[in-house]
Amino acid sequence: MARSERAMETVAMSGRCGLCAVRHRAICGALGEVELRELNRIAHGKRVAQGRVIMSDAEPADFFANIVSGVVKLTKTLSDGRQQIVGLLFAPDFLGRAFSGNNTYFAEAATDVELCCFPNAGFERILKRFPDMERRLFERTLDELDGARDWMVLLGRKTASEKVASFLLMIARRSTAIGCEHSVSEGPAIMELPLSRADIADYLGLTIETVSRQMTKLKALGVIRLEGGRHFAVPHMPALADAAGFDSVFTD
Amino acid sequence: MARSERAMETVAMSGRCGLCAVRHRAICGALGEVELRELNRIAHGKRVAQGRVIMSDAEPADFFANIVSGVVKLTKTLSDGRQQIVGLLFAPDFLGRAFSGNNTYFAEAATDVELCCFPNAGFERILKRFPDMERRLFERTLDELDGARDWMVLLGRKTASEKVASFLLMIARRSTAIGCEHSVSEGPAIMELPLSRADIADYLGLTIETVSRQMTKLKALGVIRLEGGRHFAVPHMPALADAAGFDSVFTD
DNA sequence: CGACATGTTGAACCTCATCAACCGACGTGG
DNA sequence: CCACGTCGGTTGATGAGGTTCAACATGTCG
Repeated sequence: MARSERAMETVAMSGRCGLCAVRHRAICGALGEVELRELNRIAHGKRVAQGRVIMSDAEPADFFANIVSGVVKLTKTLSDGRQQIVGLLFAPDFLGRAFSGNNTYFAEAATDVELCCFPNAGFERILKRFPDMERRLFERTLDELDGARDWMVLLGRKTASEKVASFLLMIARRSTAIGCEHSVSEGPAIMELPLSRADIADYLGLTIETVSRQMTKLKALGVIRLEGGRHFAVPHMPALADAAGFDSVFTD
Repeated sequence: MARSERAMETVAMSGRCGLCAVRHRAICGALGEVELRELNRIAHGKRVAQGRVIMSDAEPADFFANIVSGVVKLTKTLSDGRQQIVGLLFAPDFLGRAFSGNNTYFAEAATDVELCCFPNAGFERILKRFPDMERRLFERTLDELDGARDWMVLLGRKTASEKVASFLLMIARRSTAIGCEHSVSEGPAIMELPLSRADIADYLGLTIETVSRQMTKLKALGVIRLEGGRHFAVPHMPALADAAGFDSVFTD
C-alpha cells in the first residue's frame, strides 16, 4: 500500500456553503443560517485523484466529509487478497463513521472526487449542538443499512446476469435522479459507468470476465446498448428491471 | 404467508424495567431512573412462537421492541421465492426501524422469542426527549451497518466452507459472550445452533445440502464436533477462525 | 404405526472461476 | 515516426465448486 504522501490536495472553499452545489441535498440541508455559518468555518474542500485511498482501516480517520462530486467506494479485503466493495457513495452522500473509533473498511476514490471535509472534533461538537443534523445523519445511516441489506440479497441469491443488470439499473436510477447531461431528448439517455470492470466485479462478487460476458449478453438481448467500455444506454427500462430480477433495489 | 391471527401473545411485564434481564445491555441502559419509569409505562412484553412473523414489509409496524430472549431473523425474498436472511438479532438487540415508514424486510421468530415492545408514537416521543437514547440507538445502527458489510464480504467472496465456518464462529462468539449454561469446565463448551439448516442456508447464500456437507466436512477435519443436528463444540477456536478465512466477523 | 418434518448422502448437471490469448488505446522512448 | 510495453476490456476453453434432483435416515407427533 503506497502511503499517502499528499494524496489529497486541499483547496480553498469556493465561496460559502450557501453556494454549495449539493447543499440542500446533503446533511447540511438540515441546518439554518446560523448553524451553516458555523459549519462553514470548519469546512474545507479537498480533491482526491481516482484510485487514491481516502480513509484506511489502519489509521483512524480524523475527518468526515460530504461528497461534492465523484464516486467513493468502500472496500474490504480478505487476507489472501479477495476484495469486496461494501458500499458506493455518490454525490450528496456522507463519508465517515460518526462516534466510535476507526472504520473497518477502506474508502477509495473510484473516480476523481471532490470532498467537503469537516475535522473530527469540530464536527462532532456541531452534531451535538444541532440535533436536527444528527437526526439527518441517523436517517442516512438507516438508508445505508437498507441499501446494504438489499445488496446482501443480490450477493447471496442472484445470478451473474441478474447481478449485472441490477448494477446497471442502480446506476441508471442514480444518474437520472441526479440529472444526466446528455438528456437532450431523442432516444434513451447515455449513462456513464463510474467504475472499471474490476470494481464492478468486486461490487457484485464476480470476476471481471463474468461481468464482461454478462454485459455483452445483455447487449445481445437488446436490454442495453454499449457505447464504448464506459457508457451504456437503456432503450426500455422495464426490460432491464426484469433482467435484474425485480427487487427493492429499484423499488425505492 | 399465513396471516397472523393473534400470532403474538401479550404478557404482563414481569415487574419493572429495573428487574429486566437485558436492561443494562439494551438501549434502555442509557436511561436514568426518571426516563426508565416513563419507558416502563408504555412497554409491554410479548411472546412470539418460533416461525411466526413479527413484522412484515406489507403493513407498517406499529411498534419497536427489545429482544429479551430468542433469535429474530430479518429476511428478504425475491419474487420467485429465493430468500436471503439479511440480519440476525439476538438477546439485547433492538428491533424496528426508527423514523420513516415501513421496513423493507420481514422479521420472523427464528426461535421462540420474548420481546419488550414499545408502541410507535410513545417511543419516538421518548426518543426525542432523551437524546442519550437516540444516540445509543444510532450507535447500534452503525454497528448493524458494520455487521451487514462484514456479511457482504462473506456472501460475495467466501467459499461454502468458509461461510459455514464463519457462521459457526459467529454463533460461538455470541454464545460465549452471553455465557453458555454448559460451561461446567472440562472440555469445550457445547453451543446450540439457533437456526435450522434452511435458515443457515438462507443466511449464507447457500443450499441446505451444501451447508450439511460443509458441516460434515468440518467435522471430519476435526474443526468442530457435532452433537446431534442442533449442537456443536469447538475443540480449538483458532482452527475454526482459520477455516472461516480470517476476517472482521470475529475480530470485533 | 404411519405421516411428516428435518437432516444427510449420492450422482448428474450447470454456472461461474480460472487460465490464456487477443484487441484496441495510450504513452514512452528510440 | 513506429516499435514497445502497459492497461483495460473482450473472448475462448476447461474445470471445479455448488446446485439440483433424488433417495435415505432420523425424530416427532397424531
